Amino acid sequence: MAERNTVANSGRRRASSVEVAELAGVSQAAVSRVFTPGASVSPEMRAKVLAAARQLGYRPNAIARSLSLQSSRIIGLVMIRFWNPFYARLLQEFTNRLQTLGYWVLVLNVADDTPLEKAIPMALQYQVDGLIITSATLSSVLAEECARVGTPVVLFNRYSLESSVNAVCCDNVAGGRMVADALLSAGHTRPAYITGEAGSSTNRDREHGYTERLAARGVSLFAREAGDYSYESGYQAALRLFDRPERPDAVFCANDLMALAALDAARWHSGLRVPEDVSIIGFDDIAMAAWPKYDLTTIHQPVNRMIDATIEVLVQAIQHPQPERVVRFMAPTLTVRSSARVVFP
Amino acid sequence: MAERNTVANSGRRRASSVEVAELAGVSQAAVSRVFTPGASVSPEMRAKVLAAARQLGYRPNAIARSLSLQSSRIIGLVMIRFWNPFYARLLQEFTNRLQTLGYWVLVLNVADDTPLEKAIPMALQYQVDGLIITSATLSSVLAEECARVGTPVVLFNRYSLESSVNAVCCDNVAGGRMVADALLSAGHTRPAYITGEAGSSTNRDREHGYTERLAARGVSLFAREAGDYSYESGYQAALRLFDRPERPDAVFCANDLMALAALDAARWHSGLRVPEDVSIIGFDDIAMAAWPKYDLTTIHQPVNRMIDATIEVLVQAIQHPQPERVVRFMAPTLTVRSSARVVFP
DNA sequence: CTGAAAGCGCTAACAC
DNA sequence: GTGTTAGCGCTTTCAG
Repeated sequence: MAERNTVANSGRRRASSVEVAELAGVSQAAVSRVFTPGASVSPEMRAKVLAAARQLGYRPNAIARSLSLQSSRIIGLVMIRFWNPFYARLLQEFTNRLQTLGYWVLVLNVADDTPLEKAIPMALQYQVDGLIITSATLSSVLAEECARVGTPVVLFNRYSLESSVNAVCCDNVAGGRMVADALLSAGHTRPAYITGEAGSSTNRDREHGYTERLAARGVSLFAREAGDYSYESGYQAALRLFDRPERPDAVFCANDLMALAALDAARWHSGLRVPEDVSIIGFDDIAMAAWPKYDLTTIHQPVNRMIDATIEVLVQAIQHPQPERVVRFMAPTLTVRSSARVVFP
Repeated sequence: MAERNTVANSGRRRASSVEVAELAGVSQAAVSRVFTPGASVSPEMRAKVLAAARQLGYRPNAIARSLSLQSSRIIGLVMIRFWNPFYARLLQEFTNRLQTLGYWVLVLNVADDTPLEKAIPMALQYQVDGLIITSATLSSVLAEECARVGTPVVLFNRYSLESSVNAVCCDNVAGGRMVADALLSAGHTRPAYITGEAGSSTNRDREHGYTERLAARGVSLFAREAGDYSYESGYQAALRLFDRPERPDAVFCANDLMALAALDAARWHSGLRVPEDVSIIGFDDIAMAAWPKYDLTTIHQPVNRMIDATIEVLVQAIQHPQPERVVRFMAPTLTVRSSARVVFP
């Protein structure tokens, strides 16, 4: 404890602003100012300090700064389903754009052993400036906790029914409706659905929009099989659908990955022609949907705009805390390719 | 500055250990002890403190703790190519396993506007306890900087020729050799190669092992087309290969994504039968390689073991700093599926 | 423009 | 077992 920075351990320690100040023969505050963007320092002072800093390999300690400023410039990003290209892309875009805004991203992998109930408090302990949640929706308890400590939260692609938290999401219900309309107008009569993960709000809304519109036009859902958003589950669900005595003539899948699986199952396992024998439609418009061999008709989510909006809402909330919540729904569009016979107004 | 925690602003501020201590009528240190795993506190003390903490919604401030402990329990993960399933999986696994070890992951998206030269210093400023790098290799300047401040680094799937930094990687050269052997033994005579991103060490090593072994067995590379690891680039490269007057009878692709593209290009665009007309082999063994319609023969990287090793090396280095570097090469294996005619000893 | 000094919230000796 | 005290490295009034 006595020794501070002897030759022996100097190699392992980072130089602090105090040491730079000593070497430069100025006050520690001066060093701080030199490394603070808007501060006023004379050119000579700046030069002296920078020289000393360079010599010592000094870098400001962001942790100490965070403590002092009560702001970490770290955003917590709660993620799930990394294996899904849709989410992988989100991560890519979020980190990239936040970085250019000077924020850093702490990824919270929410899974069985780190549920949201544990991850959120941890993030709050790390004093994240804001939180983006792409997984489940926030319980009111958790939302309340974030609100209490003043940490803004934005839900991505889901919204909360029970608590007042910001959200930016694709209008999944409308997407489901569009599929129903496109399919019915093209004359399909036996529409099926392969679900996403049970209990997910995205799945609930897509299915709701789909079946509701089918019903409104006098057609009832012909068949429904459970999936969990993974390729494998989609493949199995599709097989169950195609092995029926009477087959559906259209299959709407809760996401693209399962739609690709259904396509493969139809062609490879069941020997069906797509879209002649069966139309297949997905949701997300991931990059793979455009691969020539798939050419999947799907509901396109305006991901870039959704991400921009999310960041905008978050940064806004960080800079100017407001009591009201913001919920933004963005309209999806139908990307017509060759995997389905559709007629779209 | 005078008011500390009036009713007016109490809603926005987090309770500190001092406040908890006051409410509980104990010292601030006592509060700290209650929230420190191994500390000795009497049951009554613990109860009193926890009650006060609950009442105030207190959570220890991890930033302050980090400053005090000189350890953030944050690991910096330098990533690229998020759209590549192989990398997406890495992210998933790394965050998951590090979280269970009590570490949190700060993702550094290395791209054009945030090159490694900028990202690493930033991470160091945030006092990360360690750094995992999955993108380019570290320049000696950067490696030196990390060493100076005592932050351990582990390169994932690349190793440094110029500086002494830890690394865990798949033996890419051996993988390339295995492909050459498997192909040649099955009688192929016109082996081609589709490259990964120019300048990447993974590509360099895979190609080197492949061509070197081909040459050793008296066969020279029949054709070589440039890709950049993306599906699109692989598709285009494959087309160029198949449009030649004389076609290759085997194509080794630097990664799976391009191999899948080559497969699609062969069947769909060029009307070739796989593997009768042309054998296609990839590298990575991503989940998609096992999809029934692709059924890609590929070099399997022992990803889980590589990740375990990486974390092991990193944690070891964090806990017991050592001067020597550790470099671990893990042997890949050939996963035989139906996209190539191979004979493997 | 510059320096002195008071925090930011927590940990860790060191006494008692 | 508990309280006191001295930092961790930085920012920011407040004087000068």
